[in-house]
Amino acid sequence: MKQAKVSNNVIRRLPRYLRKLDELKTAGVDRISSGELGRQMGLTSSQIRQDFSCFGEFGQQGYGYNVTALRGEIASILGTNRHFSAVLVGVGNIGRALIENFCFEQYGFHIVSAYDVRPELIGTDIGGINIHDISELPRAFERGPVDVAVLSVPKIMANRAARELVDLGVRSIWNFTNVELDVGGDVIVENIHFSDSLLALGYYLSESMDAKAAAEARKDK
Amino acid sequence: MKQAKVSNNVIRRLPRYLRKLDELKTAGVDRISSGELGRQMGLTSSQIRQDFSCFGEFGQQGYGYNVTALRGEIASILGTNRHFSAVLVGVGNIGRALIENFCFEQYGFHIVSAYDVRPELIGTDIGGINIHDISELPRAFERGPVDVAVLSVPKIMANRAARELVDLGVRSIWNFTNVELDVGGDVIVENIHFSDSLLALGYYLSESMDAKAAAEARKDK
DNA sequence: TAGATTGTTAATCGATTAACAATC
DNA sequence: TAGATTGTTAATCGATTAACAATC
Repeated sequence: MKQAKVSNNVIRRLPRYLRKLDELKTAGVDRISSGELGRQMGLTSSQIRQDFSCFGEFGQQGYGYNVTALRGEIASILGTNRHFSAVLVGVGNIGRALIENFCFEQYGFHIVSAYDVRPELIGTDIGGINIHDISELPRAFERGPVDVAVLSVPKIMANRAARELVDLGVRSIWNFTNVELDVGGDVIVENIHFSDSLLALGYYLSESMDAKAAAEARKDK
Repeated sequence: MKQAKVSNNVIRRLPRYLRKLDELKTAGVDRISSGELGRQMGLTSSQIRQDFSCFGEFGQQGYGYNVTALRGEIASILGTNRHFSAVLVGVGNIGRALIENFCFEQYGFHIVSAYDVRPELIGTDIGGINIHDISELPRAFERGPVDVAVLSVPKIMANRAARELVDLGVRSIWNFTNVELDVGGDVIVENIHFSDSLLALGYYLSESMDAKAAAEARKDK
């Protein structure tokens, strides 16, 4: 089943579909048309049908889509039924927040171990995960490939840690450091850049406040 | 100075430019051409010139761009020299991580106060920010408009809290709840969806592993 | 069967890239 | 001045939307 290269835009919409379908399932809806789904998500029905058609034929003419079945297809496309191994590097506030609150398993990921440099943390247990000294990192790779490294170290250490992980053979990095990592093209990097997001918000806020001020000025004239 | 509607893609690239220019400045570079900047960022020089031209003329023919000046222009476009007021709702791990480690001031944002429901937190101080009971939230709006609410409450409370904030007149929400908020179109919502990001990573990982497996299979044949 | 809705092909729209005159 | 590089216009490419035959 050869599949043409799927655009990034489509891939980024898949998690939203998954979320929406979960919501519909919870609400007891078991069937939905592309039209109704589009209305609820602010997309056109065309776009939704185009998106799904990248991966197969999940609907039925005259009926629409079965919510549960469609949910399963998308979950499977996203790899949630696989088992990805992960290590977490940097057990600061963010690292701890992820270990304690984020449901990795739900998405097919399993945190094997966590690493930090601070002596007071080594050997302790957070959310059932053992914290090791960073020097132990190579041992995580002895048992087999590591699919993801969750990187939540301070900015200053970001690229050094990333390079070490890449040298050890990590397949991908989920990057929380707010730093642009420069690693070889073979490693997948997925960024969560808080600062980029807040800066974008700053732009939208400025824009909206300027627009309002301009409207005020016009009215007063 | 009327400015045509700037596309989202452009806006999302601005923080990356800012980051890169800071890096160049630190490295002592004080002048750069669109060609060199493109090489370093993986963009075409055309795109870079097109992006900047949405906002004005920041370069000089035959010379390129002055790093410091350009950095200043972009920072100003993003509103970092403004003063946005913010409240933080939900002082869990993520909320605390943001208060303690994230440099809001650097981006023009100032956290005024934080709110939670847990009695043991009320009245305490985290990173210089006082934690109030959530019932005190309306008082934050008495002193003047609140530009941003950082929303980091548990999923189950997300929409209720969002609606209250909107009713109180908040201008925007920086949403960390992993929930799609349904608020009126008048409020700006900027999402940090960890789960969407990890699911996308799962897709890319699956894709790359399938590709490798397929290559193996071809070789073995 | 008639109505609804899919999957897909064609048309449109927008974003990226290329080209080049202007000019530092 | 000559070389370099901008800002902008035109060309290309890709993504979204519209249309419609197929069919449940």
